Amino acid sequence: MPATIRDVARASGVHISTVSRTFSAPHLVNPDTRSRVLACAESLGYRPNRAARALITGRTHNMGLIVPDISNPFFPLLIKAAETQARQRDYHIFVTDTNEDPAVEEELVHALAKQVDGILLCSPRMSNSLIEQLSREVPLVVVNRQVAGLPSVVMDVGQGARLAIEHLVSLGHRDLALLSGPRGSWTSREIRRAATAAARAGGAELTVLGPNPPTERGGQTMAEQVRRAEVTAVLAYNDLMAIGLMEGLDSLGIAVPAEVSVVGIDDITLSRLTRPKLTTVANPTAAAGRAAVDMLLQQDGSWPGRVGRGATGTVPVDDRRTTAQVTLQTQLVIRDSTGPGPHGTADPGGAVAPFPEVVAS
Amino acid sequence: MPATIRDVARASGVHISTVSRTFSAPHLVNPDTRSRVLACAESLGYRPNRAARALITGRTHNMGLIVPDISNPFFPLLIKAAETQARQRDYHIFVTDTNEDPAVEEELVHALAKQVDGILLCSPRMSNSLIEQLSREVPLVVVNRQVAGLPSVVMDVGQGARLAIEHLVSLGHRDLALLSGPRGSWTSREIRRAATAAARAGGAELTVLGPNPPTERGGQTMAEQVRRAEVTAVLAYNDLMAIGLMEGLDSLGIAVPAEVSVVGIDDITLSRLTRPKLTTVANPTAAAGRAAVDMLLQQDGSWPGRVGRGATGTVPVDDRRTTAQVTLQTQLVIRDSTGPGPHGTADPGGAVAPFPEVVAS
DNA sequence: GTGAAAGCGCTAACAG
DNA sequence: CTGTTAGCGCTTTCAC
Repeated sequence: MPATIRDVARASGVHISTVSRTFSAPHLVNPDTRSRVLACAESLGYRPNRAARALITGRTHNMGLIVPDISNPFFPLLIKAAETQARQRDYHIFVTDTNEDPAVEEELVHALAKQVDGILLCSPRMSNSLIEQLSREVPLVVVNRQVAGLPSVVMDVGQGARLAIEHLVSLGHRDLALLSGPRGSWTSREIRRAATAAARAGGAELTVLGPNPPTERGGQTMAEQVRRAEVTAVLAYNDLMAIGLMEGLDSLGIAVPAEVSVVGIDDITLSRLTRPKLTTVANPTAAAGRAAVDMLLQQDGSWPGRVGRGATGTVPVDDRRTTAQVTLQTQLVIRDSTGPGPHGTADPGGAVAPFPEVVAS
Repeated sequence: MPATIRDVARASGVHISTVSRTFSAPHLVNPDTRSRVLACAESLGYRPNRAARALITGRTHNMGLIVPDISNPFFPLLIKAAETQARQRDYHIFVTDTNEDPAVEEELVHALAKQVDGILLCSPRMSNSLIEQLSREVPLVVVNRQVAGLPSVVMDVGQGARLAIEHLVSLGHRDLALLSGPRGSWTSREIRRAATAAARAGGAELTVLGPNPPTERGGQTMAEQVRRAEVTAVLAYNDLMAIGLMEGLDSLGIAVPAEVSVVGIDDITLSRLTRPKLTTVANPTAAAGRAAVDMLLQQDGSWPGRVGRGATGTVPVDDRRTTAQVTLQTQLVIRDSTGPGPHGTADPGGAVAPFPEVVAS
């Protein structure tokens, strides 16, 4: 049987409240008593029961992380970084996978609400209004999208898309295609907006093909349409689609990058391993995971929790939470899937600096 | 403020214990009362607080999943499957990454022990004795290794290695190498044992090269040694290493499979995407995740928990837990990284059946 | 600096 | 079938 606070109290000859203080407010207890208690606790293998503590403090020291698909290679690094960061802050993370189903996402927020101090939500599909509503039930940090009034962490995919298009234009491409992502995805919209603008600025034509599922298969099946579009370069919503597209082009006998250049977004591990190696926009997913955790913890300070005995908890009507929106820089990684286009080429150039992390607003 | 059981009781004019029963033992409450309570609960948005419930029942409805490295592509599918299965059983999973550090693993078991009903432990490095000791603190299911007396889920990598070696021998290879995995890994040991036996049975020579880190880099740096060993075929501890090896051989100007055949183990998504596509032994990782969850839940039945009011909790001295060891079948997937060897070739053959799940003992 | 007492939200004997 | 009562393990006023 696991030792309880009472066992420790008995063993060290003090009242349980003293033991409690020893762990939750050590400075309030006499150093001698403290060390005695600590010694007893140690020898009994005592660890405070966080669930019991949470019941009264209102802080569980847990958080939730909801992602649409763990097996999408974009996520593991984010999860890993978030988990590591959280653990350093003495938090544990419930990781949940929703299979891209918004209904499951909503249900999960409800289900987790009571057991966590907040949730990191990667939900490209859910409506803004639903997210806002859910955020009244439990602190939320949205990842990979922005929702007015809520803290969020996004990668600057707009900038990334612009870099990619500029790269292609500078290589002499004028007929470009964009394989867009899922309908309603914030990221996809941003990419499209930025890519369109960059293409116009560069005097190039951009055909948008999609929406598409954000998978390898989603890219593969688009090869035929890419051929028909008669473009010489393609930017894909993510690496998985870009890689699928390369596969598809390959079976059509179209050479990459000789006939068509391909650029992805994300820089998943896989993108270094394909032939040709994929040129892509690197997303700082690990940094995003860390940032999301820290933003949640920061927000947590201003959340009610429980307030002593009376606990006539009124939620802060005035929504004065720190509601920062973090934007992380992306970076173009030029590999082998992009080459000169029909309209002459300039030096692609572009020294690559390490990720600066930029906070906006 | 989230509604509590008391709010519901007040609203529906019954005692809180009736509300409690409505949720935890519906059959004990009058259908009319029940539906009234349910209606009130619904309209108040009431959800039972699991932490509070756990305090008294001893069941948290949470479980832990400890893996060495989430970003190793072997794990995401396992995590995803485990999470999905757990959620179907109304459980949530704490996912933790230990960065391959056994000290962290041990600490995590302690830290999670109180907040979960059990832990799925993927810890190739931890000692058996430590695992046994930890299993007295919290129910454990070990994954990818076997520990006497503990429930475990393993893939039949021995069988897999045998299939791989037989495949290579049948292709006419006689000089084989095995890139072994991390020192002390149960899986690596199994593979080595089975591969050695299969090579002997096939009249082939097997050189063991390693131990190696289970990463792409681990394989890449072995290319030189593979060349020196003058073998015509290599089996790698996992796909990541196999892929790294192919990279390494490529930079050495050694053609795969023309000069050297390469076989991996795992069948991660990536292995279909390299050139040449990797021949590999498919591991049913998703099935493993599901099986592990179910075994934990099954074991949980026989674990003490809390026992009514008195709760003079004595642990079952007699260790009569169901301690099944599940072994899941593997399957050879022949792609393009293996070809004829110098000693003539037979038809590789091998119809591929869907994974049967086999329970041993 | 420490003990006493109340109670977080809930469940589980036990009466009735 | 439902109400009463006694806590689960812990924190937090409030006295002393």
